[in-house]
Amino acid sequence: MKYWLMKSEPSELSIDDLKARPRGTAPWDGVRNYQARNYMRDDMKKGDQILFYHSSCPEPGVVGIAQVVREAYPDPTAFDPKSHYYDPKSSPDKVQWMMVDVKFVRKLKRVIGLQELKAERKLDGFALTRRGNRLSVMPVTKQQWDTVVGME
DNA sequence: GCCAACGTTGGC
DNA sequence: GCCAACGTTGGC
Repeated sequence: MKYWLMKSEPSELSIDDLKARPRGTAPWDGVRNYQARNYMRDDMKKGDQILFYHSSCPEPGVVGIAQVVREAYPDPTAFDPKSHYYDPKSSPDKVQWMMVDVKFVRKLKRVIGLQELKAERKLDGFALTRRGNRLSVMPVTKQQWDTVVGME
């Protein structure tokens, strides 16, 4: 089993939104970055654990835990001209973008803020806090996972 | 709204 | 293959 961190803007999909979905499950659509896609397509397996991170919001930080419940399949928003995530270079015949389904596990008792994560020495080298990192899907080591969850 | 940092595009 | 221009991300 692997560990991941996934970023979501709470105005798009917050941890509470995820919890409120039927079965607490949502497709992780809209990823349009090759590296993030490759992680989802090649490495994410059912049961993998996810740190759910809120970005572009008043209090950026890790807010909860989710897990992978369906492995990679084509992201239909790429084929939909009306979608904000439409990609004309993609088609059902030539799938470019894939997504996984994630399921709510639990909320953390509090938000582990970005500043706190940056200040934690045990998280030196953490992909999230590396300068200029913009990946929305990134791997987390077991040690990093334990450290973050341990800060709850 | 600003800006740093990065990815992508396209001319050559 | 290089690199400038442009678009996006995301914190502040």
